[in-house]
Amino acid sequence: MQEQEVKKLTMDDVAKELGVSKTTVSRAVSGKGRIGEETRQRVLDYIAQHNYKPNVMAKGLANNRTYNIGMVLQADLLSSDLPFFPKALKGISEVAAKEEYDVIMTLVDTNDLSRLARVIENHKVDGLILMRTLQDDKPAEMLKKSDIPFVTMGLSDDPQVFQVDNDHVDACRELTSILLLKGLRKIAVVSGDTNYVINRKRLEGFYKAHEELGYTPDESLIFTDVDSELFAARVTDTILMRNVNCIIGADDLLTSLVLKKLEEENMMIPEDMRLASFHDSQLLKAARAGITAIKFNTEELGRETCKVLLRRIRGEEVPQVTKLAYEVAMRESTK
Amino acid sequence: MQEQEVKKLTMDDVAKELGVSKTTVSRAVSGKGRIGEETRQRVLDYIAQHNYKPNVMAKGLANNRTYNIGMVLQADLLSSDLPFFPKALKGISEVAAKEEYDVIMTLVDTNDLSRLARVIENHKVDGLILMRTLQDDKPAEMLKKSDIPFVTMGLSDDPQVFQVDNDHVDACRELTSILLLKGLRKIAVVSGDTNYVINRKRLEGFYKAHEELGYTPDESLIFTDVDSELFAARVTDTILMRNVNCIIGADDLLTSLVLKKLEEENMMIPEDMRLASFHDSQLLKAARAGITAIKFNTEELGRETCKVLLRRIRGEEVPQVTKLAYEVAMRESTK
DNA sequence: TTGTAGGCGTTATCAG
DNA sequence: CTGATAACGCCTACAA
Repeated sequence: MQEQEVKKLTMDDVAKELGVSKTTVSRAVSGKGRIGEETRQRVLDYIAQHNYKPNVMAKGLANNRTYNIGMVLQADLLSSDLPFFPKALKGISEVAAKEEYDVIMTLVDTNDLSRLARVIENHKVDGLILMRTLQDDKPAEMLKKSDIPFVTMGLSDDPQVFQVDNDHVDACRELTSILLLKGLRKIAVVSGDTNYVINRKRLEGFYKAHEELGYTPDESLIFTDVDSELFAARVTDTILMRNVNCIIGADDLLTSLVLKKLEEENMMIPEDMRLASFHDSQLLKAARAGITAIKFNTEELGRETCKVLLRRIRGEEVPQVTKLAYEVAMRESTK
Repeated sequence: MQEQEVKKLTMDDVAKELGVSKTTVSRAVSGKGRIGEETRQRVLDYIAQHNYKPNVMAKGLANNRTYNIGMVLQADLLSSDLPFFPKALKGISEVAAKEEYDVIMTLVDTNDLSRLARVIENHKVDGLILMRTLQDDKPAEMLKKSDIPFVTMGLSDDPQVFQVDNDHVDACRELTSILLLKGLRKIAVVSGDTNYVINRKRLEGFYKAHEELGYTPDESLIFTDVDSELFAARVTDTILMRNVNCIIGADDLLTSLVLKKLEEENMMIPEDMRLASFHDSQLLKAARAGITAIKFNTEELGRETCKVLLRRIRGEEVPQVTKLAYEVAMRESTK
């Protein structure tokens, strides 16, 4: 449409063109400081016409800001094919964009925090969001030592950590209660890496439900740290020999693996075995029976977490813990 | 371990402390320019001891660089639950980190490129990667007008666009050939949004295989722009009434939806219907029969794309098109 | 209300 | 081989 812009316009260019000083332009742009309404309009008009945009680098250098926030996640969360991360990103990005912030992704590994260290040392972000909390949370420890504000997506027992998450304890408690009240007493749990706080919280809810209703869970039916298809198949085998009524998969990936094994063994759901899961993603769409699952609005979680972080960056007061809701979707699989 | 660092060390601090000039320190750090070996070591030692890190903002301002690259993706790619994006990110992040680059995520929408526009105007990145190419590629058009180097993950017919991708035409051609040579002649295709070049390329390969072997595909068995579970179910119904031998799902999500419908109809795979897919992700893990699929190494794709982009940023020569390999995984579903 | 001048932390140029 | 000094583009006292 227009001629291509050969050179970026700077504040100085605008000032000279308009015969005013850079200060004046700066004030018009930022809205800070006193400035005549007429001049203000003149500057703003010119800027709009000529498409001037302040240089973020220079702005950042001057007031020590980057207008970036960081998202830190364990690389293995990416390998899992669980849609948690993309959904969360969507929510975060939405809120960040509204405040003119961009999102930098930083991957870490249990043994390698170097990329996170770099982001911090290089001042590449104004604040960080930690996706998922860990029992032994090295990234959080590292951040506590720096002066960069951060918020975790996932609960933490550390009172120094600002955290936002769905209430997984209560979610799993409610799900378990429902199952128990349906008369299902022999419930097996197939859960993942116990270093993730989330998996611990879910188990906590499982126990809590039993306690509240006066039942005693069978510890030998609780399988944790299941981390492969083979392991899941073996666990399912074991479960099948134990006269179990119902299986709770701690996430959709595990549930889908269990489901696969069940189908191989020609078990009918819900007739031969009840099944419940977390997250309700596409991973379970291929199942013939609808699978009962706890639904979390992960986009919403992303949005809320980002809001909390932005408030912290601005130095506003925020609650140390924010718990979000969940929803139980009952389907045929637990009929 | 150490006392907490109250204030960031600047180059000036280092210079003063060592009794040399900033220039000298700069040279020691960057390795550019002549400097005495002894001084160099002295500076480097001091820096290591006191953990000095150059300020990226200042560096960026001085040489007009951000040390960030951008990843642009359609928001709907995030909703799809396909693991394409996370895998690609992993590869990109790996290469970028090696070169001290960080990755900024930018989401766009067919009707809303504002976030991309902001990233460009604000100089937040030194280059961009476009995830997936579109038939009507607004983001690419926008970038061509700017002077920021960019590379697409996905092929494009635009000779001005630097592109990296697996050879989808050939992959689908090979898959189709194999199926045809197995004697399957009535093959249906269930494909997604034709605005994505990738879906067109796959169809292209499908036709090519028929042509090469002298068969004529049944156009009425080709369903494009299938974008919902309901639509997929309807299409599958139609296919079932048409005496079809085999269905090719254009991605794992569509295949899983087709599969679900097939199972609901009690169709046995491969006895009653053969099925083949693309990508081989966890989405199909729940299927009882292993599903034949084309496998792409998406992490590798991410790495290669990022390498090409970094070369472009450095102003090096790069091929305009880079095609990567694929692999056919034959499973029971097409026996 | 507006302008001047100095600073943010680096790199690059040009002397010495 | 090393050191002033001027950019880079914006912000902000402090002056006028």
